[in-house]
Amino acid sequence: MDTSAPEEIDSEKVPPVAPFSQLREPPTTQRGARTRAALVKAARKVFERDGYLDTRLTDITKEARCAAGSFYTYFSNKEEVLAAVLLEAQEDMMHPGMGRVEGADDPHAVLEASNRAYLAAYKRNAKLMALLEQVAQVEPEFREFRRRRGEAFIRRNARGIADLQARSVADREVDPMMASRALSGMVSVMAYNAFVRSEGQEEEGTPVDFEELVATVTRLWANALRFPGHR
Amino acid sequence: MDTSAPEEIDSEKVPPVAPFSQLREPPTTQRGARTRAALVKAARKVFERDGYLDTRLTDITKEARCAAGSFYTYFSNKEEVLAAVLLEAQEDMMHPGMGRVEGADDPHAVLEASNRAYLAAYKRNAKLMALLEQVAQVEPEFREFRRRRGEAFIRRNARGIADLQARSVADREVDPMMASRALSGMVSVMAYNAFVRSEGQEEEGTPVDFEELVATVTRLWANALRFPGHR
Amino acid sequence: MDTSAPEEIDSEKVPPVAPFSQLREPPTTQRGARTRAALVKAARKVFERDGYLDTRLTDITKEARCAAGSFYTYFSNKEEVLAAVLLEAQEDMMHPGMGRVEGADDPHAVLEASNRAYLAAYKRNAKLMALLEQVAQVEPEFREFRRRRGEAFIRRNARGIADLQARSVADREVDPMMASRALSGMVSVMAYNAFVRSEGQEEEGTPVDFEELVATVTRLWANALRFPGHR
Amino acid sequence: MDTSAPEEIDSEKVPPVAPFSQLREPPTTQRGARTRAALVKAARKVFERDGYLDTRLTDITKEARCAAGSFYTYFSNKEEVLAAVLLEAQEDMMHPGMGRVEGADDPHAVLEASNRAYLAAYKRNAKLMALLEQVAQVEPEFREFRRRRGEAFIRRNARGIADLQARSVADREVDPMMASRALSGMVSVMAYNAFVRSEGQEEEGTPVDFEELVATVTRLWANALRFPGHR
DNA sequence: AATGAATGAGCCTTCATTCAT
DNA sequence: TATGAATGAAGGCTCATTCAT
Repeated sequence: MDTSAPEEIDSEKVPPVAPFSQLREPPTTQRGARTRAALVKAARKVFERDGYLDTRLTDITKEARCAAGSFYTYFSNKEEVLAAVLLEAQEDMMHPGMGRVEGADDPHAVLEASNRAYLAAYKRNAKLMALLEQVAQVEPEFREFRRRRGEAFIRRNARGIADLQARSVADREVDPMMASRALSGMVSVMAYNAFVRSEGQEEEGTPVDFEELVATVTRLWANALRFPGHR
Repeated sequence: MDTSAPEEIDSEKVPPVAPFSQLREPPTTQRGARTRAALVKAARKVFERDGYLDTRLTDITKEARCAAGSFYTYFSNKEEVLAAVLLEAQEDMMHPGMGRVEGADDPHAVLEASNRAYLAAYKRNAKLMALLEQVAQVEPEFREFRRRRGEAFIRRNARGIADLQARSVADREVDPMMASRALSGMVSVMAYNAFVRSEGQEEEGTPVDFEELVATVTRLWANALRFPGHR
Repeated sequence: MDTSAPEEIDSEKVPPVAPFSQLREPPTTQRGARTRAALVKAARKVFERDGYLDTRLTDITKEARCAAGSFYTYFSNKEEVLAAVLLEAQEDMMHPGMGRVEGADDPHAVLEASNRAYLAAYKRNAKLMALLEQVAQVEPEFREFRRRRGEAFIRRNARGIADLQARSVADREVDPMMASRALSGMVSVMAYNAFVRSEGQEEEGTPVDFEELVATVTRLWANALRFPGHR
Repeated sequence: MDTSAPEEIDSEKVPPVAPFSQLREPPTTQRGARTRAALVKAARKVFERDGYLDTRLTDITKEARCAAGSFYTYFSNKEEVLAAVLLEAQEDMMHPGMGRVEGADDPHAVLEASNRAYLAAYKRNAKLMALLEQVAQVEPEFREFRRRRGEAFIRRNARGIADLQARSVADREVDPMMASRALSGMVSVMAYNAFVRSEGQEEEGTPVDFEELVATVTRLWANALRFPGHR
């Protein structure tokens, strides 16, 4: 489960998570680059469709329309392609890309914008997030990756909380890191439930209204920290 | 990730989750019962030690000191033993066993007791919870099991929230189910991070103080619902 | 190339060479013993026919009329079956079984009997010796095995030489070990050339007369050590 | 194992062994010649380092700093490069280059010079000899090459022995060819053990004194043929 | 000629499941 | 019921060789 959390403040970008070690050297020719790209694209597609564990390497090469052996020109195993897939997607996953907020000094408005951006990014990359959750249960390397990604969000939000505490906008009784872990976790669980769990389970009765989701987590978060002024 | 949540009120027990379909009927002879029990016990041990995926059936039979073939007398595959393991453990996992609370009419006290009971149960069964998280990523049958277990907690907590809203103790703006999902999720994420993720990572610097954990989630939960009166 | 050498004195048996570590445990049932034996027998046949390197494990299981997977019940790889094959054959390879010699106090007679026994054993196990030579070039484990086997013969012969030197029957100028290495090597090369190299090469003109071989190496050996009295 | 043997008389050169069939014709351009030479040099280095079997063609091209495909411009497979390697080295391996011997009419002096030259050449080319032994176990073409090389030495030594027999310097009872096979083999085994087997086994206690080696084989050889007069 | 990516046959190994005893 | 050997499908990986540029 992803425990990352929404951005508190848009100017503070979440730093990119440490990349995986590249064992195979990158292709030198254009043709090589094309094949490698095809493999990564195919891998993402197949992983998202069949799951990491059920994916055989030949499924990937078949999807990429190349020979089984070609795979090993660029990757030494399934883990490595997945690392490449995640690396490519990392940008969008880490930088929800929240725009300038109207009234950036209104903590509630900032918080809401941050949550909306986070949830939207989660929704956009839902299949990949599902994949990451699965892999994290199986491969320690990716468990660590997930952890680092979560920590990046948590720390950023903790800084936001500490800042609001300093300005007496937020409850000073709670430890910023603990509170961030809890609230960031709360948002990420909601995202997971809304965008990952519900997917594929068409029979699910309540498809979750995106705006209601944003509103609820924002209100609970604001309340939890005792933001002043309630409408 | 488990999204179940703490009990709000101890008198309302979480109903046991629908059991798995039993393909094999229970053994008739005493000897059979003994063997079956040994297999279930061994399975739990091996699953918790090696993880569901890395466990081979022979690992289980070896641990149970019986022949590989004997396994099929009682179960038709790995899923089925796991179902048996979970069934046996379900009681403790579902009924945190919160005692009578002093001042049961103080919402904050009740909430804290509930959270403490939930977290304590999670900690007690941490390895099994970890296992459940792993399996849920792999076997749809157990994904469903996890979902139902979570829903049971969420619904119970939602009833508690609705009750407090009716008594004007809790913020009436939020939908009880949505709020319960968010807050129950918050607690379960914290539990997972504290008792599952930290395990095995001996180098982990902060082993998480149990009481601090209880205090934090309780305070955030109370704040989020705008319980009146702060100490 | 095998550098073992003929026995000097029949009463001194060459000690069996240290066996290989048995990784898989031996079969407990009769059926298991039968299958294992079939595999070892098949392995020897296929190894001798196709050579170690060209033998695929499925060739062995096919020859033994069992499934590919069964191989792994008894051995973990090709090396291990070969070890089993050699272990079974070791007795005959190490104990040429030279009978009582008429006039055991005649050094020349003893030497001749020893050489005859060694060469006869080599001839009997020619295909296996060929196999050992091949494997020794490829697998360090068996290179060591070959070395130990050779050393056993060399040391025994060195003792014989030293003994004759003490009795002034043999040239005292040479170092017993050096001389044994050289002469034992001489005999083993002759054996290799006669029984291994010539095999399979039907076109070979001179099939080598066994008795002439015995006579020649014996005479050269006796001369080299300056045994007294020449016919 | 190489059974070639020392030269008896330096004036009689061992004739070069029949070359391998050259499938590819030699390169026409200068650039081509350079690449080919680089490949042969690299092949020798890699073969000697890793052994014939463990060498992949790309190891060779990598060492030669050229592309994998270029290999096939000059050779059609691994065997062919090896043939080229051996061809280049043959000169030194076949012509130990024994200088004029003082007192060329003293059989013992001539024999000793011959043995010294042979052993020195073996030592110089030890890695290549090791390689040849390995390949001979695997590729019939090179088994034949080794045989022919050995035969060349054996025949030359047989002529020397026959000559000494005619002059009544050597024991007339033994067949010159048989004796040559045995004694030449004796020397080559000693060379193999001293220069090939001991290599790589750093722990080897006795590094073999070169002069002692020469002295011993010479003495045994002389004795075996009953050269007259002992010091 | 040179390059280096692409190809795919081939072999090893695992392990859930069956079955004869 | 218990046993444990037998089965064989499945998939990973290597590397000699080809081929487009």
